[in-house]
Amino acid sequence: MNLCALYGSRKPPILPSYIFMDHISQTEENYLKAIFKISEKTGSNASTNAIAQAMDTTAASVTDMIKRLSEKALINYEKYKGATLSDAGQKIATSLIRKHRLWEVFLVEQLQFSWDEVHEIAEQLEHIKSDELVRRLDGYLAHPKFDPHGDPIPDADGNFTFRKQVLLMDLRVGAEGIVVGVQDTSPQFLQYLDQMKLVLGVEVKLLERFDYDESVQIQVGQKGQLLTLSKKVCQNIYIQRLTP
Amino acid sequence: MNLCALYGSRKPPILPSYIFMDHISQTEENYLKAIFKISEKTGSNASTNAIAQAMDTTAASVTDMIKRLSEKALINYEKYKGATLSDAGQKIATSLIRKHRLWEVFLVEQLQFSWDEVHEIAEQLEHIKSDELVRRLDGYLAHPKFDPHGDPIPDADGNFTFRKQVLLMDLRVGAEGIVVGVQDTSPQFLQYLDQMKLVLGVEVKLLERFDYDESVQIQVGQKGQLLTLSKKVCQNIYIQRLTP
DNA sequence: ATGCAAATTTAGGTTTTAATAATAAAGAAG
DNA sequence: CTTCTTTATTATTAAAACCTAAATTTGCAT
Repeated sequence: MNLCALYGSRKPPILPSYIFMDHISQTEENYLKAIFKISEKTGSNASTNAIAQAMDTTAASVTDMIKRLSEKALINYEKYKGATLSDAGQKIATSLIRKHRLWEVFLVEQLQFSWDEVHEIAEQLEHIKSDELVRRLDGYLAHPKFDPHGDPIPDADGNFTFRKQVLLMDLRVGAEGIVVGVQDTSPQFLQYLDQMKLVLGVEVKLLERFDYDESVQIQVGQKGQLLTLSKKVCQNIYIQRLTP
Repeated sequence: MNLCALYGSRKPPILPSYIFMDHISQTEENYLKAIFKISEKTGSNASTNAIAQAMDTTAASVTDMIKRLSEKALINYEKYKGATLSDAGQKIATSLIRKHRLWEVFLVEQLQFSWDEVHEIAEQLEHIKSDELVRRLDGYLAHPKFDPHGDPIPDADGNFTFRKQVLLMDLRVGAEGIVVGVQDTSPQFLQYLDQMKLVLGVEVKLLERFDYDESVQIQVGQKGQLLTLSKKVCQNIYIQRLTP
């Protein structure tokens, strides 16, 4: 969320505002998504500060918005205790994530975008409102279960397919596995992976671990070349184990 | 634009607002599109009232917005004289129409929507900001020149492909032609046409004209069945002549 | 236990968009 | 050329989403 963030339209009270209680603005949607992600990551309530950081805004603005979301019963909120999503809020957040990831699949598989270019565009497309569109897009793409970064796409009811995956950092020496996802989705990191030919689906084997700086040496593919990866890189690549 | 119109986000002054002079909100975009369409239809300046009607808002709100668009040099405006688009405004308006119609082609041809369902969704999709996306979508759809309603899709520079077409009402008795477009794109009208099997590309021949109520009898297809159409219907169907 | 720093909320103000009501200008009709 | 109607403009108010600065609350450390 930067200076180029979208200014949107506001269509206001011809009728008294309580009629619009069920309308959710794009900004409100983005807050719900942020709260979802923070709760998911930390496993508990999303604090005001954490939300402010995620939304690139001030804590005061967040408190303001949190009150309105709470009035609309989209979140559960107690002063000074942070926020969690209500069932209604959860539904909206997972729907946004579903749309975001489906559009990413479309952009990469159909329009040939590379995986580091699609996030910003999907950030806009996720706000398009049409259940029928999402249903048809899902069918058009043959009901994908994972997006181009390996993240699971929730179904229409908000259920995620989980995959037992570990960080490359947590593999033992000698273990083999398949690259199935990334933790960091910044273009910088994704471009680095592309250069190293570490794309989704590729097989890797951990050859050696250097205690000095916690870097590791891996082999890419069956008879592929050797690579040395830093600790930071290993913390951001998800692997599905092939050996125990 | 009705009660369900989108409320959007506003991302404001980290930096002083004159930095954002080049940013155009969705509402501003919609105004530009409305002015374009009114100017196109009437052939002259778009009046405040005409814009208010098109945007489903009040004349006062329009005056307000017109001032801002004028300050941003997107329209030419003199008090009490209505508005016309500047070059910059024209560019934005045609870009919106281009995006709208490309997305309509995508929705109908790829996602199998019917032509009466796509307008509202395209109305949202046209605001997605990414030149690269538009370029790739255009290529993906094989550079279509007309949308599912037969309206021309402007190229990246805003140039329209024109087609010499006449209203069905203006055909002479005995004349033959192909249905290439519609004037009225309301779902009601499009569904009526679907029922009558009057889809784009179908061949029609005008058999008789009844002066009493200005209705006509036509033949659909080479050996197709006969139809009687009201004056109102004939005013809303575009035909490409096959006979002079 | 209490005292201080960090986190959070309140208070008061701005900007964008649009609504209402009241005023002013333009154009038509006598 | 004045009056009337239509059209357009100003003025004021409202709501959403944000800000800064000041006041609170919480939690942890001594």
